[in-house]
Amino acid sequence: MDELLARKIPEPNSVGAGSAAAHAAAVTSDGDALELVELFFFAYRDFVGDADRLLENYGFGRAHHRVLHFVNRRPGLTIAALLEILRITKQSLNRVLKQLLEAGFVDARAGVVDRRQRLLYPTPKGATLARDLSALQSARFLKVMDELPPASRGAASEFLFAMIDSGERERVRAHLACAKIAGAAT
Amino acid sequence: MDELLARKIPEPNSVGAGSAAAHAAAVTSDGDALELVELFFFAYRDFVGDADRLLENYGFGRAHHRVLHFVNRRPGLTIAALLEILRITKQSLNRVLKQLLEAGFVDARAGVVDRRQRLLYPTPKGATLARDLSALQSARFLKVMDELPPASRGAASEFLFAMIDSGERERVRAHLACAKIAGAAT
DNA sequence: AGATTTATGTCAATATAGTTGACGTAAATA
DNA sequence: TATTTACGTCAACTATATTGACATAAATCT
Repeated sequence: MDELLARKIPEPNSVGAGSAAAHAAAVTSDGDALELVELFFFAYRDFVGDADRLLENYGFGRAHHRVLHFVNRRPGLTIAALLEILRITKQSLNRVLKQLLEAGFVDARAGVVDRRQRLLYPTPKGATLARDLSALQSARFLKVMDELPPASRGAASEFLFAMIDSGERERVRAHLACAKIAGAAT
Repeated sequence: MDELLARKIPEPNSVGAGSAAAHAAAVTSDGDALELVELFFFAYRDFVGDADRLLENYGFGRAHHRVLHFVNRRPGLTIAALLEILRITKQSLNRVLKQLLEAGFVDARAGVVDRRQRLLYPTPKGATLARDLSALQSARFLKVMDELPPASRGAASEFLFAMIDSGERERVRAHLACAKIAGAAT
């Protein structure tokens, strides 16, 4: 750990990532792209770390988190839609979903229009946990927005959206629209 | 999958993520933070997906990728420094590192100043694979920068850096500085 | 010089999260 | 009626991580 800190540290009081802030206007060089790759790695690691610690108290892992999150965001979600979002197999989903159902964090009702479907809803307990988890992660974003110069704030969602495969963006946009409608009904 | 696309889709030709672009100036509401959480999830999923597909050809996984990446970025890295970066146990590292050593992608030499240390270097083959993998991920960033309005480009690294735990930022900054020095020597 | 600490390796058992493949069932649909 | 669809389930396997215990050689302290 000392080894990692032993070299010269540029701009120690700046918020920018080393040299990246210096060329803010033109992030196009190979070295800069490599830095972004690593920053993305570290940022994501810390981002999920918050939730991981809370989940430990419930004996749940990241897989449970993802399921609970999307069920809470889109109450009435079907198994098929959930599989589409998570991009895992039904066998893999089934294991964690079963645990969430048995532990009373998620509820499944037969579809009204198509009774083969199982519509997934968070229970009150599930909604509470989902909100606590989201609060942790939202808090990180809100703090970041606070630290960032106002001009950079709006860029975050544009940036993240642009990072998504272009073929996936419509789907993601549709998901966000669904979640927004569901959220408005609350 | 149709289910996901069945609802109304706002601003279908915009690059912005649904409503997020509209309030670009003030991303502070709960709903917006939730959208960022999900965008981060989807963006990271696609980001690592590129490399995953290439790694399959070599019988390697993400764990190998991370090791190879950091060894290539910081040739001469010690085991301890690598463990610090990856935040995994030595047992876990050892398994994938052994495979990389045996397959001839990484080389370990005894430290000169401290002969207990094993200094890790990429072999030519390892450096090539590392470069191919980085090229994929860098390409995504470069494409993103191209799609984004110029004013938003510099914000990406600031944003990602701010997303890192504040207690980790010094370490990350130091790592980037080390990598930069190593890169300059190339 | 001898004792201790450090850097690393290794064996073993376990957990989590994913996979493929095969098969079953009830409900919708052609 | 036949077929397809939405979902569940059993089984075996892989990848990646964990904890705990123990081993070794080199550096360092006293």
